[in-house]
Amino acid sequence: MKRTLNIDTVEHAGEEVLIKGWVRLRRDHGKLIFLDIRDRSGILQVVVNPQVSENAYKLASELKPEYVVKIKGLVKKRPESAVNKDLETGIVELEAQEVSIVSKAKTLPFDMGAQDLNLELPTLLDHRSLSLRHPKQQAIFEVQAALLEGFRKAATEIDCREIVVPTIVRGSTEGGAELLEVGYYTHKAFLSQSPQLYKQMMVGVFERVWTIAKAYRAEPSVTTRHLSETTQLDCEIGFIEFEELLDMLEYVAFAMIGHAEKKCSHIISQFTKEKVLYGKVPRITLQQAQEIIKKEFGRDQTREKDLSPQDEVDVCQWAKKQHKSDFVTVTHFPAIAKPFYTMPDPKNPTLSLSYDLLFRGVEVLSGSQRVHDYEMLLESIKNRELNPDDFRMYLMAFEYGMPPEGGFSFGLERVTMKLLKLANIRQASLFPRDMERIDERLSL
RNA sequence: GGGCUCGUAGUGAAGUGGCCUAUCACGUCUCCCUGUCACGGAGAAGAUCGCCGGUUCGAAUCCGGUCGAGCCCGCCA
Repeated sequence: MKRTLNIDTVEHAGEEVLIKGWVRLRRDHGKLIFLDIRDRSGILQVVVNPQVSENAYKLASELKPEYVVKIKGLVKKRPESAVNKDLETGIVELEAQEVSIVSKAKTLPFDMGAQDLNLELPTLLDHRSLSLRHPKQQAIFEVQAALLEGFRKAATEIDCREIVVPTIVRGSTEGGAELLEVGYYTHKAFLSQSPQLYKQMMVGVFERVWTIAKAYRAEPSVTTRHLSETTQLDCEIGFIEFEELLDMLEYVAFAMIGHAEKKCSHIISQFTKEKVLYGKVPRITLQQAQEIIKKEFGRDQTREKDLSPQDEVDVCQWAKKQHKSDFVTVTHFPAIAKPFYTMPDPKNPTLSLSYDLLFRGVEVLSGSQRVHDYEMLLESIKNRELNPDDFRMYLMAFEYGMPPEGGFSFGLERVTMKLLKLANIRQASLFPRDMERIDERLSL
């Protein structure tokens, strides 16, 4: 007999079906047992009555949470009074005729049957392969999948070509963040901090490219918004100027987040009742942002060369109030604070044609107009005391003709975190890596 | 790297000098239960209160150290 998914039983009232899944809960009423069975489509209630099948009843009374089972039975419409409207399958239930145990499970280390898992972060992560089975944990990654889908769609719509880039690199690409070292045969290599240089080279090939890439950063920081391994959603576009880049990134951000919000509205509302505000995104320079902070929040940050976490929160609060927007684009960061490939502002070369997109108080994207002139790029590398020889392959792309270009990069986990208002970025990564954890705690 | 806070059954919490022979909820085990849906009821087991040392007549509680965790700051394409 062919398997029917839980959600599809709704269409098969009055018919015999076979379902397969995990036991979420058993409610044992003595002479009547209710089972909640979970499969990839959702949860279905199974009723086991000894008067229907003595054998099924005997097996059902042995079932424990997370046992894998096959159950054959009759789909019955529930009486009006027994309908559960919190369950997608709540208008039907399965009357069990045959129950078989496919796989047993150990006693669970915590209660998986509750609406919320209610675990401390280390406990949640120590049991990741189990805790992810909880519907609310699964939900986070259903939203994340929708974000990825939305990004792919949007990147394709703006005519970018998908590429895949290496993550093993020879050296520091940009200075700044600490590199993770790997043994490479008899040599030393590093894990890439960013797909940046490769996607830029590919602008010389395809004009417009996008990639979803892993990035590795050995920052000695343990915070709620940093991971050692992150997922970046990148676009890089040729024949483009600064203002168009801003249009482009806001378009992709709206399309991506909008897609996820539309597709997963039901899930997202379990995490937060607040809808994303898509007002016209205010575009302000760093200097303007700092003036706003001084004026509206009374903190003088005007001498800083970047926004602090609190600054990001404040600017977003301002944008929400003044512009009904959950987003703010902050531009023109000091050139010195940005990597060598960032185009200085022709009107004021101490500033750069760079931008960050803030979403609900956190930087979720950064990017810039790039230096596309070979001589200028060489100069910029030297000015930062980097060795041009380390960038030969990269520089070659610019020696042989590169159009004006620029791009941007989203942090997938950060977007997921802010869309669902999660407290810690680790909840937005299936298997988060940080300074103290690779699956298991490194200190153990 | 700096600061603040925390570490109590499997899980999540209460208790912050003697009333602690450590409380509660969920989970686990036993029994009862034919309409529950985070079922209900009765009972049971499960904790050398992270670890080491100190103060005290007396420490889960105070102090020092240590290990671990969380948050904030710094750092951060």
